[in-house]
Amino acid sequence: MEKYLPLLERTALFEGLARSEIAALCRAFGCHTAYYRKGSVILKRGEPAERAGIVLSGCVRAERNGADGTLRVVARQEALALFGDVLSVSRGCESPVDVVAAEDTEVLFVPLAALMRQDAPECRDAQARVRMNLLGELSDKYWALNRRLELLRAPTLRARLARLLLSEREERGSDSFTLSGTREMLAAELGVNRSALSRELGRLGREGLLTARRGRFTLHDVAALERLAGE
Amino acid sequence: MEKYLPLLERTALFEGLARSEIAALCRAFGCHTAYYRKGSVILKRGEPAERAGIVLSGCVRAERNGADGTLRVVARQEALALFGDVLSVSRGCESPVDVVAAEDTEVLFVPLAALMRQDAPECRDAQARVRMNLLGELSDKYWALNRRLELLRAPTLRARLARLLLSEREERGSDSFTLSGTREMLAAELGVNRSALSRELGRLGREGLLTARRGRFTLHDVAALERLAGE
DNA sequence: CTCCTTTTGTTGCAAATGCAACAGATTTTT
DNA sequence: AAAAATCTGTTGCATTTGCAACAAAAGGAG
Repeated sequence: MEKYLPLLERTALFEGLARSEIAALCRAFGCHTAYYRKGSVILKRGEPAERAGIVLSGCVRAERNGADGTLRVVARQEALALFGDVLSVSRGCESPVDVVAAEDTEVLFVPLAALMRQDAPECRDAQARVRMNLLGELSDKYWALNRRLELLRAPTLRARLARLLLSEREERGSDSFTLSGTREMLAAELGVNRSALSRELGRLGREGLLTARRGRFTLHDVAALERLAGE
Repeated sequence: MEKYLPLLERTALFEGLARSEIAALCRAFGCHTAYYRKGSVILKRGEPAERAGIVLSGCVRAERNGADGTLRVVARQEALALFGDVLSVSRGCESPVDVVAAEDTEVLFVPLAALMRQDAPECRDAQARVRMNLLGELSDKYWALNRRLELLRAPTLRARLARLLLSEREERGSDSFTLSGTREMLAAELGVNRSALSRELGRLGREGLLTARRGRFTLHDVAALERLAGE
């Protein structure tokens, strides 16, 4: 436990707390670590989660297997990430996904609901801070979802692409940036067909709005892209 | 203020609290009411919100006006609804929408961040309860967003429609139900063209999967619809 | 009841996109 | 370096969907 304090210090949930405070909180609320071998199931679909988890090492994957047996990876959380938080503060809500260890993984479980409800008099300040951190984390996840929704709401592939590129531009603060991941993944994020995406990128290139070579994107005509993105 | 206690008792935020507790909390944290004439702006786009609001009477509308001047109504909140909650717990996030009074409206402002951070020793239990309520509310909004995302993620109009109808069926607990709102609104919710929606409904009807007459929907072949919905 | 407005279904057509197959480029493995 | 695997762009074709125009149905106002 102790050896993870430097790590925990840097997580969103415990940000701004002294190591001693983190340790005290964990003691007061009975956090505990667990080790999972690659492939083992951490949280089963359909079960409620009364604990959230922090990935200490390794990597965790949220997946959903359709009736036809095909697997769909919904999300991926690496070290320092918090998972199961939304779920564990929901009233009687079941997990819509399986959470599986993508590699050998260590997890710290945190009983969030208790942390929000009960007062531990010996670490009141720390608790208040964690509460705010959790809220911030939840709202971040909300806005992230909202952003993806805005993307998918766009009526056409061009518009979706424009929105994604513009929001990326804003985030990076430059008209030129590199997107990690393959075209296939980018297409998935936009919810469109890969080859259709390539086609559209080709067109936009020919029209002089941007240059896209593999992962490298350069926007030449931001105004036009904004027009495409709509509102 | 006092006269609203019966109302507040029934809001999601104050659910489970005695009237006296609500009153004490409001006093401790300086909640206050405000009155807005129809059409006046309650929260401007681009401003941060440090207070959330509860609609006491009337109705509130979140809207967004694109560069081209077209208005888009994002959401509508009637009496008892909480708005600005996600925003007010976000760290330094600006409102993406204008919030406008859709009718003459009374609002109770609640400084949520303070409520989560500071302790009011005289109403500790009530505060703990409100914290849990807020978390529940936030996660509800998260899941609602998630549900809409699942809808829009479906590759085809048929699939989207199937998902919507099936989730409605599950919620109502019956194969037959009425959807409020016009076809136009339904189409907007699915993010598709109205006439395309009507066409698809016609097809599904001819194939014997369902009957749709104006607002009334009856599902005849749930298994087939589930196949259409995919995963 | 009649006129008028709104909502809904229908259809032809054009644009957008998914799909599949293939070739060139890039990366990885042997 | 050669071979194999992966990624990317391109294109033809079929399907889906948006769009616009219209007609029928429903609902409201006088």
